[in-house]
Amino acid sequence: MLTIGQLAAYAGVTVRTVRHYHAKGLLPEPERDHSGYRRYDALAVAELIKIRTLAEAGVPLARVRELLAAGEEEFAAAVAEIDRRLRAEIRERQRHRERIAQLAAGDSLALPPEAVAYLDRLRDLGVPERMVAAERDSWVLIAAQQPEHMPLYMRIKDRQLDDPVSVRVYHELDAAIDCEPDDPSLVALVDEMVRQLEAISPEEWEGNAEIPDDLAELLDSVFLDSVPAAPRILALLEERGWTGWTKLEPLRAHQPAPHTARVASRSS
Amino acid sequence: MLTIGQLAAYAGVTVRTVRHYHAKGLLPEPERDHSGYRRYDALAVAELIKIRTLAEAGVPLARVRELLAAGEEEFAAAVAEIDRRLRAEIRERQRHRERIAQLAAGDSLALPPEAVAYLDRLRDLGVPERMVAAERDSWVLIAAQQPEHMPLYMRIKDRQLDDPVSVRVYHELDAAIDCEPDDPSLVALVDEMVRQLEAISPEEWEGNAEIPDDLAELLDSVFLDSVPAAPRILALLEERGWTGWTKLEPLRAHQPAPHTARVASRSS
DNA sequence: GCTTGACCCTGACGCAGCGTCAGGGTCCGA
DNA sequence: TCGGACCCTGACGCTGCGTCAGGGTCAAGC
Repeated sequence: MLTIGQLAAYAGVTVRTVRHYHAKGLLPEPERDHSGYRRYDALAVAELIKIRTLAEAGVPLARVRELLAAGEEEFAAAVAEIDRRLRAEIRERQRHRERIAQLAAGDSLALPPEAVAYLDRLRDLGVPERMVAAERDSWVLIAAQQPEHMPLYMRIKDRQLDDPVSVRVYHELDAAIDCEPDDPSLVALVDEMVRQLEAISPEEWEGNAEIPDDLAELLDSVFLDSVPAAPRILALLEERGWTGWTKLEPLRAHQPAPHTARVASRSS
Repeated sequence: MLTIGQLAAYAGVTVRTVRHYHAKGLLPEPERDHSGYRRYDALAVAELIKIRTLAEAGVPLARVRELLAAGEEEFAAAVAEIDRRLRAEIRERQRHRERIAQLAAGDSLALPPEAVAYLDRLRDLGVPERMVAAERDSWVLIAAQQPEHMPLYMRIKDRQLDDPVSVRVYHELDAAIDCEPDDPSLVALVDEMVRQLEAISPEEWEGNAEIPDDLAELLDSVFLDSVPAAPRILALLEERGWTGWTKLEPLRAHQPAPHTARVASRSS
């Protein structure tokens, strides 16, 4: 006959753990000796090891209790389920390894150097600081979610700046931030944007890694919340066959377009 | 500017989580607007994602706080450490997968069929139930720790029973359980045992998977605790050049022996 | 102007799976 | 008979949030 300490030692757990399992009804309370000590037989060791095997595999104790009482069939199904979970957890850790490796590799700043250079160039081109800050915030969000795509995005944006017309759009957008939704100058602004969009050749967008829809949605909502004229701008764009903002794309009905989405100049 | 809900959505966490990080000092409390709502900038998103990346990799929040304040060097060292832990956890899950697979494969009884058959044969040979029960308990412990070695152990034990002398030892051991330590019949018993041990050819033990030392130690201590004459028996065995009980082996000085340990007939 | 629903606020308790006292009693060897 | 290693119960502590409770706020629609 074993004491609780011996039982625990056999199974490689602490005495506290054994008592916890009694309290939770996982392991039946054994007989007591004349002075109230618990006394176990060898079968208790087998039971305890079985419980630990499940618990260490991450099965919640409440579930372990169910499984101990379950039939062979349910048990086998549960084991299959546990195995699935373990495999999923392994894959998860592997992803986490990659993620923290990226964390260490990046200088752990909010923006990669290309993005900083791009924002500096905006300032040099006379784009108002308010617009630059808005751009920065958007790119911070994108960089946080997709650091690996930033170099591509920045190459695209940088080339956009080679066209003086796009720079003018920034200034107009800046002015538009304070516009009432019915301001007539918005029409001219949107016309300009559309002209630019249509000038982009599909080849230029080859390999454009798409911004995920949910991210685009969030960025759009920031734009909508912070710029009073935003709904009007989007409406005018739709009239001209373009939908969305972060991820501007041609309306299908209007003009059959390449499948790739387009990264627009952004502001929030 | 973002509300707490938007911030949480960007980073893929709950609002509660963000507040928790404020309370724990992981994320600085931002400005409040006129009605007391928290207002965040985009940099907070980057910070929050960094925190989540670490937390999801299993870093305790208190440690995350340290790392956020740490220099590049310490951070890199910590990341290496985290990576080691993740790899260890992956290996751990792989072991757990094997363990639960065994759990499902075994009929989840305390003893495999070979062991049950062996115990039944003991009964058939007239070994007293008390001895059979003691044997069973020992094998339950061994089976719990080393299910994969049970077939081998049982083959060995089964062959032992082919020799009528070993059966007699069981009866004598049964009598010995109640003996006082100075009972003279113990001497004859031990002599018999030694004769048997020396009759075992080394080849018979080829591939004998060793019982781990700690398990043997525990089994020995059960024997010592439950049989008053145990210390005397062990002493007599040592006089004759054998040490241990669960894992009986020749004393080196006395007789240079094969390296393989020997599984003795056991009782507790 | 009023309601409705979706937000926001603080504070506090709940959960798993034990670790860790606290404040006792027990057992065993020297 | 003493000391140290066990055993007992009961209760609080820890992490990382989930989940009320009991409020205020804001925008939209009627």
